[in-house]
Amino acid sequence: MSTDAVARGGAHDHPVDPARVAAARARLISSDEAQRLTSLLSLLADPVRARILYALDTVEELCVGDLALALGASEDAVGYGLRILRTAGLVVGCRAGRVVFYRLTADFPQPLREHCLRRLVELSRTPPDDDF
Amino acid sequence: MSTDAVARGGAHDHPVDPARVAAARARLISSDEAQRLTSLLSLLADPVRARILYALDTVEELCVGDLALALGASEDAVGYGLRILRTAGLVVGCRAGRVVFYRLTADFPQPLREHCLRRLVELSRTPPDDDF
DNA sequence: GCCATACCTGCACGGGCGTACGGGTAACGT
DNA sequence: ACGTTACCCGTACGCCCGTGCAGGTATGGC
Repeated sequence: MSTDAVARGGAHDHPVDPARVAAARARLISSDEAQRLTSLLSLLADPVRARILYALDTVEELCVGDLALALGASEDAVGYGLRILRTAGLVVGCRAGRVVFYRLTADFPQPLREHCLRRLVELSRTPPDDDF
Repeated sequence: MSTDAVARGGAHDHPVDPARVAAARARLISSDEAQRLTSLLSLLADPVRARILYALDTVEELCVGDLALALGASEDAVGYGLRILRTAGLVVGCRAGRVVFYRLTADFPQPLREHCLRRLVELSRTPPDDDF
């Protein structure tokens, strides 16, 4: 009861392992940083968007209709996905006549491309057998 | 009209760039693979869960109350986050008296730990200035 | 000029996710 | 034994997200 409770009456003001708590606190990312990170990861955490990015990473450039065709998804879904990614600044579309070719932005976060798009895909190929 | 339409009447059955479409199709990950991948990424795409995993990666072991304390989050939120992660098989909790110490699973996907937890955090520290 | 195409926008609907709350169980202290 | 502590579970609520439909704009072909 010395420190005020965090929520729900009172968490427990006697840390069980104060050393670890302090250590975790010292090296932990802040809520803001976590917010930014997760909002970025959320962009990848959708089947359509993930496949869009993956496709654009492999073939450089693709227009909306062809993208929908390659993905086997509705043009609406792809259009929406592209809008999100475009708003986030991960892809850009340049108009060529009446078609719009999309590609990854020049300043696409390299770690994201390298680690998530290319490496993590391996995880999808070998089921992580989370549940047993 | 050769190929049947995907949705909404007819996307466009004249691919603008058939070569790229074929290439993308050949190397693209399937919907199922994407599903598995994104459901995994979704686990990271939440501030509480991301910070939980990050904390457990750094200090090895932590009980629920201390975790909530270190994160400055409500015990409910942490408890829910842990449940999700536990169900997914990313963390395990071993009971010691009336406290439950959580840690990352032994078979925690290494790419995930290495690339997302450790490398991607750098992205959160340097704002990706998506929008300009 | 006219019509079809390629894409975008706005709106409405359904579903799933995260949080807060109440209540429950097992363990420790006295 | 009794009360407290630490955690878990189930429920209810609110919110955001993704999809589909309808309509709009601009470009290219005839």
